[in-house]
Parts: sequence; C-alpha cells; structure tokens
Amino acid sequence: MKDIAEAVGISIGTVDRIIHKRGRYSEKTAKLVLKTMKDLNYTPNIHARGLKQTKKHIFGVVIPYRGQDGGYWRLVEEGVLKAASELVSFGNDIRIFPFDRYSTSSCIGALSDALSSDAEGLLIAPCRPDDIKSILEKTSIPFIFIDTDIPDLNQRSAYIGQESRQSGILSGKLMSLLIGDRTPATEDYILVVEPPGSNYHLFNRIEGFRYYMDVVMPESRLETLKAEFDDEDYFHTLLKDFFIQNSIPSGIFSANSSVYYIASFLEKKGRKYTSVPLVGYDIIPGRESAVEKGTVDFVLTQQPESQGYRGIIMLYDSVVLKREICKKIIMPLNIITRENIHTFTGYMNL
Amino acid sequence: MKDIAEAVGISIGTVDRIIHKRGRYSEKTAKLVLKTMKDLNYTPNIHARGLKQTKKHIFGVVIPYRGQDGGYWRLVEEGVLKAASELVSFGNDIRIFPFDRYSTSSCIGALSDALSSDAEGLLIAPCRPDDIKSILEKTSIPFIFIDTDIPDLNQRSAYIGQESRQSGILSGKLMSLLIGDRTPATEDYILVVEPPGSNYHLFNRIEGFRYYMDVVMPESRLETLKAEFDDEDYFHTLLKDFFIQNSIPSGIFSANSSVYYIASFLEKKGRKYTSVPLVGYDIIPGRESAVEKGTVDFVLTQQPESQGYRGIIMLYDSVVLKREICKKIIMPLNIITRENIHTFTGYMNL
DNA sequence: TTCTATAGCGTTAACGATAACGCAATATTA
DNA sequence: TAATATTGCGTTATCGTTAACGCTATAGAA
Repeated sequence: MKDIAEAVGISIGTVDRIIHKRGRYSEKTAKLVLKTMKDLNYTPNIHARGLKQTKKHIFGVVIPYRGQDGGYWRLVEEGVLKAASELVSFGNDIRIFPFDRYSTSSCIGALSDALSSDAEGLLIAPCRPDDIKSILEKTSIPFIFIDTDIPDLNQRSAYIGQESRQSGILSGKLMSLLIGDRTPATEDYILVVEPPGSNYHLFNRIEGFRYYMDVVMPESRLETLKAEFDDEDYFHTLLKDFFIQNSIPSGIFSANSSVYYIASFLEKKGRKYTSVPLVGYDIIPGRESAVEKGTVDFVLTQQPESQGYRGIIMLYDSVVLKREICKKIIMPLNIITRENIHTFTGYMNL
Repeated sequence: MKDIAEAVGISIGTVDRIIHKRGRYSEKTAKLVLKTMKDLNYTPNIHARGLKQTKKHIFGVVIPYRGQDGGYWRLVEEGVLKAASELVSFGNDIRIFPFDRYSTSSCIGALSDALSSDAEGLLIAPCRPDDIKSILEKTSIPFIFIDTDIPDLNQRSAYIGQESRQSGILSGKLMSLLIGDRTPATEDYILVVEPPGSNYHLFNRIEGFRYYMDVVMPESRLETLKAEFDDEDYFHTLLKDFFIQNSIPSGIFSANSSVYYIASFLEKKGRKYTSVPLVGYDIIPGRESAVEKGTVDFVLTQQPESQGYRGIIMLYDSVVLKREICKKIIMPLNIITRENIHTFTGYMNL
C-alpha cells in the first residue's frame, strides 16, 4: 500500500479508503490507484489485516451427540475440531452444542442455546427439520446446514451434504454387479433393511436403491425389514427372527451404518451368510474389519470429517472474510471396498 | 504475551526469549512463564508472527508439462496453484519448472534450474528417477516427491502418491464384477492395454491387475496390447488393426488415461463394442462423457489436484513452520463410475 | 582494586493494514 | 454574507510478535 501511495503521489490512508470503498476520495484518484494496484500486482497482506482485525469471532455448531448414528457424528465433530484448531490461532472460538437426534426438546434446546450465545454464525445439522424450521425463520444470524438440507428455507447461507437418492442408485448398481445378471429363481429376493429414524437421507437412499433395482433388475423382488432401534443386539434379534421364517437373500442393502450390525450378525452365522452381498453406508472407526474381511462388500461414504471441516471454513469465509460462498456443496460419493478401505481410514480428506 | 509478562512481573521481551529459547533468562522465570502460559492458555497470534516474519519463502515445483499424460499434470498444477494462491498472500512465492517427461535433457534441465533458483524447497515428480537420482543425492535443499517415489532415496522429506499395485488389484476386482462369474468360453479373453512410457506406476497397476485375475479368475485369459505413443489417432489405428485379427474381448483394462482413447474408438464402432466392460484411470476434463455414457465402466483416480495442493502445503509446513510432516501420504483410491462422477468433477477435494 | 564478561532483564522500532481524527478547500444552505 | 456541510486528502496510533539494542548487577580475571 505504501508503494502504491508513493507511486500515485498520495497517502496510504487514501489508498486504504479506495480499496475498501469507504468514500472520501475522488473518482480520478481511485482509478489511478486501482490501475497502480494491478501494475504492482498488490495482494493484501492477510497477516497485517488479521492483526488489525482484533474482533474475536465466535461460531456455534449444532449437531447430534458424538455417539449417535454409530459414531458418525464423532467424525463430523473431528472435522469441526480440526478446522477450529486452525482458526483459534487466528483469534476465533468455536462452540459445540450437541443434541439428541431422537428428542425434540433436546434439539430445540441446543439450537436455542446456540442462538442465544454470542456466536456470529452457526453450523447446523437439521436432522429434525420440523423442530427447528420455525425457529430459524425468525433468526437473523447466518447459518449453514450440514448433512441434511431444508431446501425451502432459503435463508440458509449454504448447504454441505450428499445426494442421497443418487447414492441409493449407486448402491443399486453395486448390488446388481455383486449379484450378477443371471435370471433369479422364484424364491430369490433382496433384503432392504430400513434403519430407525425417519430422516430424509434414509428415505432417499432407499428410494434410489429401489428405483435402480426396478429399472435394471425388474425381475428382482425386494423385501423390506424395518428396524426400530439403533442397537446392535436389537438388530441381531431382529435378523434372527427374520431368517427363521425366510430363506437366505441374494443380497442385503442397509441405508446407513447399521450395515455393521448386520455384518456382525452374518459373521456369527458363518460362511453361508457372510458370502451374501452386503452393501451399506459409512466407515465407522473400529468397524473397518467387516469391510476388510469382505463381509460388507461395499460401503458408500461422503466424508463426514470433511463436511465438518469445510462447514466451519465456509462459515468463516462467509462471515469474517465476507467472501461469496457456494450455496450448495455436494460431497464426493466414495465407493469403499476391501481393496481400498485402508486408503481412506486415517487420512483426513479435507 | 503482555498478559503473561504482567502476571509474572517481567517484560514481554523476556517472555519472547523464553518462548523461543533464545537464552538470556533464568530457569526460574522460564518455569514461571511456561506455567503462566498454560494457565492463561496462550496461543500465539499467527498474524502478528507472520507480519513480523518478513522473509519471503520461495518454493519450486518440478513436474511434467501440463498437457502430458492426457492432461493429468494440468490437474496437479491446478492444485499447486490453488495452494500457491493461499500462500502468496502470506508473502511467499511458488515457481513451476515444467519438463518433458519423455526427455532426459528436459528433465535434468528443469531440475537444475529449480535447484539453482533461490527456492528453499522443491516439490518434484520423479517420473524419470534414473535421470535425477544422482543430482538429488548431492543437494542440500529439502524436497518432497509427488506421484512417484524413489524409496531408497531417504533424503526426501516426504512422498505423496498412490498405491499403484493395489489400485491394479482393485481394477481387477471391478473387472471381475463387470464380467460376472460365469465360466468363460474358450475364445473369451480380457484385453490389457499397456500404455506407452515405462513408469513404475503403469507397471505396478498392470501387475496388480494380473495378480487379481490370476487369483480370482484363474480360468480367464489375458491378452496384452502394447501402445507406443500417447496419441488418440494412434490408439484408434492400433485397436482397429487388433480387432481385425481378434474377437471382441470380455473386458478391456487400460492402466492410465488412455482409457479415453479406447472409449472413443469403441464409441465409433457402436453398441456391440461400447458394451464391453472397460476399466481405466483418471478423470480428464472434457472426457467425462465417456464415463457418463457408460462406455467407460469404472475409472480409478487418486485426486491429482489434491496431491499438488497437499504437496505445497506440506512443503510449507515442513520448511517454514518446521512441523514434523508425515513421510508418506497415500492418497485415497477413488472408484468413479457413471453414477458418481458428477460429484467429483468441479469439486476440488483438498 | 579495576577491568571485562555475561547473565538477566527492559525498551523499542519495526512488520502492513486499518480507521479514527484532523484539516483545508470547496459547496450548499440559511 | 455567514454558517454549515461535504469533499478529498494526510497523519497517526494500534493490533501482537520479534529481535536488536541497552542497561544493570554480579562473577571472574587482571
């Protein structure tokens, strides 16, 4: 800025006013300054800028408890914390307001706490859209959605998430490859396990899966098994009862990380069961072995750590740096199987 | 630091000396200061630090020309430039020294230029290991390898790349799923196209593919077709001649982005050819349609942009921030197909 | 004893950007 | 015409950290 000022023959104060369009300068000097800026290819020193900007920025994160959804949210939190550790040294602060995704009061409580905190922006997982929509419509503080979107709430600054229906379609493709294209016998069927919780991701994934199977393997028969609780023992009992009355399916699809509950059940039953094609979602720390052994043939994942990380960075970019941010970020849809799972664990793909 | 100084009853100069272990202080005060630092949980303001640290850091990047390997290196360069744009505002500079990956003199020339420049660290793609190994053994400037490793050159600060053999194994798995597990007829065979250039990635990928096919489909027969030039027209002629003498294969595997040359050939020949399972490597801008249409069934990719980006960031972390960096970063092995390719293009997965 | 060395500390000018403040000169209004 | 407002600019303190420099008190050497 000093160089520019000297080149134009004015003071750095004026240059600053022109750069930030704070008025108190003539159009003539402005043009000259802008030209000189380009000629000297001036780039602001963000250190000096950040140093002067003493204001502490506080952000809030409203997501389900770490342990819920089989540890899925722990991964999101890890990404958030990673971003936080980078931003705190810039003099910022990030606070997490966790809630129980199966409880309206907990969800509303966490959101209210976050809103009444002095956070300047929120990263929210609207797992319970109906609970929070009306609250968010009234607030003025900017927020970004993660994981789930509420598309008609156009107040949101951005959404980071997944194409759930498309991922269901991809699951269908993988399943059909695993099963092969021989004509099925009459008693053949594919088992679709519907996990508990009515969230629109689960719904869309299953819908996408059904769609693909209808189109590509119209002769295949889908059988649905509804689960009521997100609990390993419960799943084992459920499946045990189911297989008393039903034959072994040609394939099993589970729309979330409960695929690992299914895997542990199959492993208990032995080789005849583990060889059944099994497709599901998410890499859960400590559960990789089910994929490594091949009990789970494919899982799809959309990098929860990365979603958390990017959510915070986008919030910062939007609120602090006032950059235009993309309204919708769709995470890459990763296909994980025995041969590549080790390249995904431990590597935080930011 | 001021707060710490006041709390302990000394000046910030002493606090600074203690933090940086520059001597001229008593052990007693040092202990007190370190304790107070923790109590007040002091985190250095990196803006102030960066502002004071006026030294300009320069890094060099030695990679093949943008257009080579079907535009692969353009993607690496994009990641490098993305990282560069983040770092230049911190007062750094990044210079690219491109070379012709099929020319010894070009390769050596680029490396020499980079070494004799005032770069403090280099990011090098050692595509031609024999050309540069002896030069690098003599240098004292730190460097990171990208894409290809020279494992016995333990002078390197780190390596960012891929598990090429494992990716070949994965290709084999996908191929076997596509073909299905029916017993092949005697004239059935799988075509392995060996792209030009003898680099160890290509070799390992093919080796991994062969290994998997040998183990899982021992009854399958592999037929090799060697290509001499990285040119679309050349590939078309090569394939045309090949198919005059040979029947349509049950599957085609190509160990790099020349898969798109094969795809365009198959598309010219019509449906009977495009329906042949085709597995290859890399997403090349402008070539996505071959995957979208399903002519190419699967490609594997290891995020070249991300490799470039992370390479620069690691160089900076290592040289400037003096952080311990991981000696070996293996990139996630992504499986790309018709149903998920759109989630990978345009999204820079850093 | 006097001189020198050094341990241990304080002081201060940068780094570049920011924005409050001040001050002319000119324009607008009463 | 006088009073006030606005335009267009310069000046300067500040952010937190760094490191050169300077100072004092004591230890050791002459």
